[in-house]
Amino acid sequence: MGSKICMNSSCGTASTHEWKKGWPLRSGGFAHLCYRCGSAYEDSVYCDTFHLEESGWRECRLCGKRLHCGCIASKYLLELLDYGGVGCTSCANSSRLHSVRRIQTHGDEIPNGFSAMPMNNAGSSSVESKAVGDHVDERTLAQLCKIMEANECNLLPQSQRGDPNASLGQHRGEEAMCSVGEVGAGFSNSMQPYVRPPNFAQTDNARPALDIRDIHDSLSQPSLSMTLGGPSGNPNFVLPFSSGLAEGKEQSKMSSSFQQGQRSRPILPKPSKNGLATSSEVNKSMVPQARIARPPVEGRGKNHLLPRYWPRITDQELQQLSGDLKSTIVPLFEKVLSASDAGRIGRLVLPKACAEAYFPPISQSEGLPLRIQDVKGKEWTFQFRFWPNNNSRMYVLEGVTPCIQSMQLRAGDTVTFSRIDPGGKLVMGFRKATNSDTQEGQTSSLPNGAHSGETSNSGGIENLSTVSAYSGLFQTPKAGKDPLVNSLSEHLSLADGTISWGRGQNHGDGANEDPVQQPAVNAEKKRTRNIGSKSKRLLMHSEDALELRLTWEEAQDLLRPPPSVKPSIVTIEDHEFEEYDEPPVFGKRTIFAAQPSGGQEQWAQCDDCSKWRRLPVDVLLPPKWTCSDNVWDSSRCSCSASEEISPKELENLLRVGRDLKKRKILESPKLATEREPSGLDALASAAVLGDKMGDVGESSIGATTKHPRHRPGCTCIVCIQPPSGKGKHKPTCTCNVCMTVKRRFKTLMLRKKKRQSEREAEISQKDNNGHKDESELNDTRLDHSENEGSHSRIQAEVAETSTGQIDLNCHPNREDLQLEEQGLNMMSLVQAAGMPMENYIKQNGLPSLISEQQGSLGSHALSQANKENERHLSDEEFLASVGWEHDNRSDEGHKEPSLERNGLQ
DNA sequence: CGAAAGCATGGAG
DNA sequence: ACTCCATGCTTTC
Repeated sequence: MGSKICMNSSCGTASTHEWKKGWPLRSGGFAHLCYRCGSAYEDSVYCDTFHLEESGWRECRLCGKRLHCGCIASKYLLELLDYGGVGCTSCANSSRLHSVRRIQTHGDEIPNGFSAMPMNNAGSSSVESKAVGDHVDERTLAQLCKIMEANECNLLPQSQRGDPNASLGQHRGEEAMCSVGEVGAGFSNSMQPYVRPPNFAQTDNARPALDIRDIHDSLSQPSLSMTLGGPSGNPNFVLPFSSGLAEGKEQSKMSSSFQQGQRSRPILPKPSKNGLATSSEVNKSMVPQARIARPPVEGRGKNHLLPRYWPRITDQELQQLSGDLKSTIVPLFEKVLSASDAGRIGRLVLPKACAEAYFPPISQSEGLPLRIQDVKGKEWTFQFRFWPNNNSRMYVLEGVTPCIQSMQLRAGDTVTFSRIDPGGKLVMGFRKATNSDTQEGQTSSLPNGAHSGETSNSGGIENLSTVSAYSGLFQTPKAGKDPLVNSLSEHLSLADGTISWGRGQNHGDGANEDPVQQPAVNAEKKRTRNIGSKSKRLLMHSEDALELRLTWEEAQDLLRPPPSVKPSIVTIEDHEFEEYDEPPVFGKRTIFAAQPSGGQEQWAQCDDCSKWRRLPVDVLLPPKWTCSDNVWDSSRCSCSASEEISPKELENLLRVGRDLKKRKILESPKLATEREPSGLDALASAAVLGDKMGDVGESSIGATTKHPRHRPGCTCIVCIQPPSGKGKHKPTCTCNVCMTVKRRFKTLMLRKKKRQSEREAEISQKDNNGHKDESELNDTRLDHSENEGSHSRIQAEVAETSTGQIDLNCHPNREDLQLEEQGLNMMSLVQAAGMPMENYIKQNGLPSLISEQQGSLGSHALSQANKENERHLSDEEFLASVGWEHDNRSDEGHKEPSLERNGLQ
């Protein structure tokens, strides 16, 4: 049997439903009423052209073209032909359409009190009349009336049609007449909640609300209807049914891809009894489905909606819903809540095109009250209005705060607007932003027992929350069109770029000019645009994003240089790059700790028994590692062997990792919002870390995490340098480190010379500046014997070196701020290390510190200040800083251990 | 004075 | 150049 087709071009419903029995016909029998739009036919309208499967798929019997009934692209399959037939747009077959006749308007068939209603149908009949007679049982009558009323204005019995102006005010007369289903129906100026009349027949001045549940109570099968067009009884408001999707290549393309996508998508599990899948069901069996933005159904206006507002409900969610609701859910549009949308003002800015396409037309700025149900079935009344704006309009929904709060939505979450057909009732769903704090509550927040004890209004809506649940759970990072997901993806890639690879270099250059960092800032700015671009707007620096960043960074931590492969180090403009012929490999994460004897050791956890095993410091483990792989300790190469480390020691060991992560989280906002940490920041971090590490003695974590690939065995220029106090390089040493250092030194000297000559040239031109420059030259040499290492002193000195001038205000907007932070960090560093600043300065010397950091700790980005400072270092200082023999320093060779030591003392 | 309402502004596409 | 829209600012209540 073919499906039944409504040939009302504004409806086009195809289903397997039994249609409603209508009024008696003079020719005998009863009218057959489309269950959805109420269009009347003399006979059932069967169409054998298409086979309608239970699953909702529809297949052309001739060409095999398949579409889902709920698919808005069904227009491409089903075409209402002028002569009243239905054809497949693919093969143009229409021959098997049963010949039917829409009921003509015959005066004696129109029950008293009903007015004839012209249809825009291109079919055989031009005028449709929904008539009610004594022969029709009351229930059918009521449903019919509801359906008709819901779909077409002015179709109420005149005796029962109240004066809209009386309740809505004169200036809203237009809108008041534009009741389509629940849209605009029953509103009053005072925004009193709409009270559905208990009985249609008793209604005097209020219009009966279309109740989806009522309709479907009498329907034995789920609706598999297809919407092709909307009723057009009211010239001012045409429901945005799809009709005319054939226009435009873009939509055609979307349709095509949509079909393909459907074929390959996994089928969702059947929801549990109440129509909701439990979270475990969802988690277990739901395969993430691509969240494809649906081309919107067509509403008023010719403007295409921006894709960002396209509803992204998946087809299966839609299918599920349609089945659950026994009606057709028509996703209209969605919007990511901005800060102001979710704020206390309670105004939700509606995309103009969406508002004009899917909401009732309003001519007055005051607009009209709009009743929208939320996912919990609660009905809200918002004021739908607009503000004049630049010869245009700005549409808003006012009074949304309670609803937003009810749904626990925040900026960044998405609200969805859908329509339930038949009836055109607006429904507001939502989708939580991925990984938002309340994400876990998504499923649990779903109403339980959706159908129990609720009013009839709630049934379908609660199922709509299924959409939300699914939608939330279906969020995948690949949902490329989701702004937030995109933002996270961006974040991810940024983390990759700025943290990992940026840090991976031994020498950064100017934090403020970091070419990697800069795009990060831009992208960050761009990313936040979605929910606010101004400073006071809510930033999306959620902890989740930070967590993601860190997690990615941690992932970088697992990247190891390919085994037995030494990088070639290339220096490009003083930036040294490790180059590997092979990509890095993933390794098991281990913890490095210091042995009591002074050396280092590595600890790894067995993947099977979770015991920790001590390993040589220089081994790299595969991602999966068990005790049986412990070839280094025959006594502990089995999971049965006891753990070597005591619980207390283990706790200390693990705490290092926790502290590290904690510290990263604390650092991250600064990373994200300002810049990569300067050398001093990193130094401070190292000091803090070192303080923590004091619990377990010297750990290599501080020496390895700044550059994730610096692991024992790493042969980069940093790691091959000797640790503190050991193995100083002779001036004649020609090792890689020394050669690099010499090369750098040479470059620095050249720069210095050049700079000096430039300065001299300036001096010759500007006599007045001569003295200043001279003093600058002197001042920029830091006197290590000086015990004036106060905070301000440090700032001043660094500032001088950063700008080449004494004036601290020379770069008020940049360096000063930065330096102030550096100074603060220095303070925190010293405090954390429990070491007097003056001793600190005395022992290490600021220039040395700075230059050391640009070598490794501040490996990703060297601040401009540091860079400049480097230029002013004396030869001796520079040599000292990089580890050549120098009297008062014993740890210059390897920077990180040096820092560790500083921090730990 | 605070909240709400209405309008203006400016960034982004 | 234009439109959209997020949100700030001003006015009104």
